[in-house]
Amino acid sequence: MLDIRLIRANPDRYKQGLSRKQSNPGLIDELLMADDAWRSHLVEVERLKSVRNRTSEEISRMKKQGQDATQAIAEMKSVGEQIKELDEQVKDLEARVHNLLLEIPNIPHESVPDGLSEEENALVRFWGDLPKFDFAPRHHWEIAQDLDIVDFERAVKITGSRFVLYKGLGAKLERALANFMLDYHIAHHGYTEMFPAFIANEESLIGTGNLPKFGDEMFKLEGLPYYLIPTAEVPLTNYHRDEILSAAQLPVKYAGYSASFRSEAGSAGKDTRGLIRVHQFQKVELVKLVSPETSYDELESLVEDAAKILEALDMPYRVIEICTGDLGSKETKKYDLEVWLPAQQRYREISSCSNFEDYQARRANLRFRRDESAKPEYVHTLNGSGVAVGRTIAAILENGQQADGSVKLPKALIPYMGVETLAKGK
RNA sequence: GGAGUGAUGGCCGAGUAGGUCGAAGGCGCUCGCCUGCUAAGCGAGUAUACGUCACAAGCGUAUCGAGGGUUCGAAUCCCUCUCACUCCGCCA
Repeated sequence: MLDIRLIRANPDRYKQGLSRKQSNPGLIDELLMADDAWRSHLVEVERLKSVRNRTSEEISRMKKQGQDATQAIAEMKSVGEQIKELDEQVKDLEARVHNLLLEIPNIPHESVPDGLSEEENALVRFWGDLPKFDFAPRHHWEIAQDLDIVDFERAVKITGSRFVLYKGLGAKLERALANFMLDYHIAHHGYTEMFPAFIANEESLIGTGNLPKFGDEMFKLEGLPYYLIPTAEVPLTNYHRDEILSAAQLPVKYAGYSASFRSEAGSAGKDTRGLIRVHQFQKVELVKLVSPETSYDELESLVEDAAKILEALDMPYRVIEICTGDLGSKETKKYDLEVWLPAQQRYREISSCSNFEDYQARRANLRFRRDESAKPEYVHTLNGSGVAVGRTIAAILENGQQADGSVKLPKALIPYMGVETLAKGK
């Protein structure tokens, strides 16, 4: 949610921001019109209420003195009716303004490169050497099936398409990666481990910006105002919703492992095989609440925190900066980490790190005080995957595959796995 | 699932025959005074949001879980809902 006062003061800045993002700048005019109407109605109804308050006091006084107040009471009755009518209009207009504010996207930071689509995302850097194979590298789903560590068919039987079931060392690998990533962030990056519920209520989803616009991207629980979380960003960011933190607490840094549920509406036909795009996947999510002036530095370090996982696993990756046209609705600036998948001969997103500035904080009423007597200010929120476990498994299988069909595991995982390779029949 | 109790300001806690109640009192906090130090004591102050406006002062409006109703007027009366807690049942 943007700051209505700032929009009033400088509408053009916001229109330009929305235009850069390939979003509709007309929303700003729509908002300002509704806001204008709301304010003028509010002034009028408050004037009437003021009259009523004063007269009611007067009536009280008259009655105590035994005077006749019939006339004043009659007058106030009609004023009361006017107030009731106007109040309703004010309420409607207010809701309209509020709803528009909830739907208007965040605007890009000035440093974000302009661009129309993902084609124009900017390459920041590469890391690692691409593996060389003296055979045609196979896709991760082929390797996984061959090793019998992921069962795609039976997962479909049990649930449906785009669900997977990890088995044997595959299941252990999933668990090992979660432990490894959490241990790493806690030991080296100063995050506090969190394990949230995988279901969140509507307030929380509004807080992070998933509602009201993106309800169809989530699974809703029938008959309940609850959703399966699309990411642990939701519970971790909402953890301090409606709270005022002290400056000394900042930056707050949480690392949470959870399942993430995506309806994948609109992605029919894309990545229909393997582990890349499924309805439920696990990841470790990093969330930071920081003071505003530090948020862009914190974004850089967030990217580094996520990248260190891939480096520790020796997975080649690149960092790209998302251009204005490819930015999501909520973020002001975003970097993606993309891991190399040899069979596809391309990099695939494995982490997405964003700064939201106060867009989520305003929705979630998430504030801090610089000192005891200072007025509360909104924090800036950031989050990034650190990283997605399923896609990491895909990367490990493809990058570590050997000619004999086995997979060499990254050194860092060996203590967690108890074996050095994944081989048939184990 | 059944039965019950409750929801007031940062915290505790008054306040129901509706009328200066934004709300007593206490604690906490801030500033000042006093005081070998500390503690105690004394004095003053201490909610938030929105609108108007210069995001100043001032003024106005709203807020006693939420929403609605009755009334000239509601923390106080009526209705609906939510949440918390307790006991019972069930259960990992």
